[in-house]
Parts: sequence; C-alpha cells; structure tokens
Amino acid sequence: LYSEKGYTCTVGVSTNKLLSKLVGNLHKPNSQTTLLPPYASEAEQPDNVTLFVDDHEVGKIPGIGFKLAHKIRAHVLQRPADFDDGLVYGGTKESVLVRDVRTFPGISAETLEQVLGGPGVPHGIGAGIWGLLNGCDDTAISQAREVPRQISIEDSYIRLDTMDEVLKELRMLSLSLLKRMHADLLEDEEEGEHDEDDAETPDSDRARKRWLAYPKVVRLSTRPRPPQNPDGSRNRSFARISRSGPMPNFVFNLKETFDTLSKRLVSEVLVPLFRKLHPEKNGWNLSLVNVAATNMVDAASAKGGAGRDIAKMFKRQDVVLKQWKVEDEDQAPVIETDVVDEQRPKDIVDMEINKPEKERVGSEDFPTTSQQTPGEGGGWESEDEDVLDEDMFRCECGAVMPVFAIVAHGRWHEQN
DNA sequence: GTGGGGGAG
DNA sequence: CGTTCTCCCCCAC
Repeated sequence: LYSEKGYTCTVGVSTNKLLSKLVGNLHKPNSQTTLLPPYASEAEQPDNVTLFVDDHEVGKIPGIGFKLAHKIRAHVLQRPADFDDGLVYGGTKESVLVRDVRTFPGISAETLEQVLGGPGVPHGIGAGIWGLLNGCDDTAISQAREVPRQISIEDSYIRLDTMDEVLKELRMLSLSLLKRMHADLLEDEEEGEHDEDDAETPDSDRARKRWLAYPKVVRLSTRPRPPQNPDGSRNRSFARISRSGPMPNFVFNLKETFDTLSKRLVSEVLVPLFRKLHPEKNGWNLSLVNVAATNMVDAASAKGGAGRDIAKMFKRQDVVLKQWKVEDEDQAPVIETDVVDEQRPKDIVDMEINKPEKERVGSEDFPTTSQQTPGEGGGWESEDEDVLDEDMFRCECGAVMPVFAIVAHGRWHEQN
C-alpha cells in the first residue's frame, strides 16, 4: 500500500473478526500485529485470548456500545449505575474491565440475557456478549456492497424553530441528497456495454449515466431538543423521530435541474412529512434534521447479468435494472480502528515493524464518489427525445409504467 | 412496511 | 477525547 499508494496501514491478525480488530488497534499507524497461541487454556496455563481480551474496558469491545456498556457496568458494580452520564457525553466511568465482567459471580450467557435483554433487544444478545467477552465471535466476513442501503444528509442546529428556516434547511438538505444520489447511485454508461443490436439507438440517446439503484422511500427525521430540567440543566438526548413516504419518481429525472427537483421534493414530500412529524404550528425546537433515501432497489451489476436483456426493453434514459432479486448482503467487513491501547505484553502479541517514512495518522476511509467531488453538479443531464408523462417509463412492448413497476413488468416478460 | 433502538466509524 | 454526520442491523407492531 505504501509503495504504490503512499498510505500506511495497520493490520491485526487473529482467528476471528473480534480478535483481529482488537489486536489491530495496536502498533498504529504502520504495523501488523498477530495474536499468538495458545488460543485455548491447557491445564493451568491461561490462554492468550483471555489474557488479551481481559484487559479491555467493556465499552471498548466492538458490539458493546454506550448503552450495553452502561448496563453491564451497573450489573458488575452491583446496583449503582455509575455517574457516567451526568454532565457531558460519556463522562467518567469507573472502568470495568472484561475480566471484571467475565469473573463476576453468577455471570453467564443466561444472566447477561436477563441483564441486557428486553423489548427491542435482539434475542440471544446475552450469548453474543458472553462470546465477545471470551474472545469468541463467529460473525461472518463478507464483501462490501456496491451501493449503500441508504443515503442520508443531515445537519444539526443550535436553534431551529421557525417554518421559514425549516423550509430553507429542507431545501439545502434535499439539494445535497439529490447530488449524493447522483454521485453514488449513478454510474457512467460504458460504450462497450452496449450490444450490437443496440445500433438503432441514437448516439445521443445512449445515456451517459444510469442508476445503480433506486431508493423507494424517503425519510425525514428530526431530533427535538430535550426539554429543560427544573434546575436548568440539559438532558442529553439523541432520540430521533421520523416519518417516511414513497420516493417520488421525478427525482430520477435526469433532465431537470437539481434546484427544480429539490424544491419539488420539499414541497410535495418533505413538507407533508414534516407536518406529520410536528403537527403543532410552533413550539418545536429542533437540534437536528435528516433527509434520507432508503429502501434501495438494486439495479446494479447489470453487466453480464440476466438484467441485460431487460435493460434494452426500456427506452427512456437507458434505465438498467438488475434481475428481480433484491440483494441482501452483509455489511462491509472492513476493519478499521479508532483506539490506541497501551502496549501489550510481548509474549501475547507479535509485531512486524514497518517503520513509516513519514508519520501519518488519520482517517483512511475509502472515499465515496461524492466525497471526491463534493458539491459538484451539472453535466449529468442527458438529452432525451421522447418523453412520456413525467414520471413514467415505456417498455418496448408499449406498456407505460412508473419506475418501480419495471421490475415486475420485466418478470412478466420473462414468463411470457 | 414503518418507526425506533443501538452500534460503528 | 468528544461531537458530528453517516450508515448498518435488528425489533415490535
């Protein structure tokens, strides 16, 4: 990576995702660390997995976030939930280590299920957490998706309490969202991807762009500012509320300007959703507003797929749809680390040293297209001669339909 | 499908 | 180290 791209990287090597990630926190920013055997206890000898995991604060274990860590600490410190959520964010905690939890009297997958379980909590969370505390993790490592499940834009506010300002912000957010959709969901059409029998298609109609996926739903979320305490202090609340509705087809129109589209999205969809969210004409005070494009219908990887044939059935804007199956892959397995722990005993981990020529610390996130070209707009429009009714598509067979009927329509063709 | 909770980076 | 902006999965209904 460094010689070819100029990036340093840190790697953790172990027997599962949890352990690899934890051990990868060591020796940043340019080394590889391996958790050495023994992995299991033989006789009286403790295993390196336990030795290694035991020293971590519970909240540092991936999968144990703020809430779960809080419950676990409260259980181990028997009774009093420490004063860690007092003034500011995470606040001070009494540092409960994995060891303290793992060796706590009566602790088990079952007791953890009791302590952590409840309405809304994933079934079997006790067993899952117990596994993590013991260095066990059987979660799969899978390929990253080609398109995200959702795209959202949000902004936070010191104070947002007039409809005027809300409208202005909604327009901003919508504009950004539309640009993101174009940047991340629109792909350049490759010339080589056309078949010969596509020759009758005029060059001008060979779309330069095609959608990789269509979000079916648009969601508006807000975070109302928590009410004042009697003593004037402020409760930290991250609670969001949201309303969602169908994504209008016009947002996929490649010939309208972002400005036109975003204003339409605001007035026709977002404002109604906002009124649903906040029926009161006034009184709300929002600290955050989020607009999201979700429920992605994947149209990607049409190259070489069964969707190729269907693609040619649609004239307008070269919309290419994937076969009638919605992919449901797991999330990206990319292991990145954010915490630099103290050095571990040398007999537990083994380090290969790559001295960095230049010290380089920081995010190594893979940039998305939109991040590479922030705020870029224009040039995406495609010329298109025959326009049906605004939001409709027409199949070769003559049928006219909205965007999301295309998949079902294609299926019908396949069966007939 | 919708709305909310919890978590990661 | 805390905050902000995203994005993900799961659950109840």
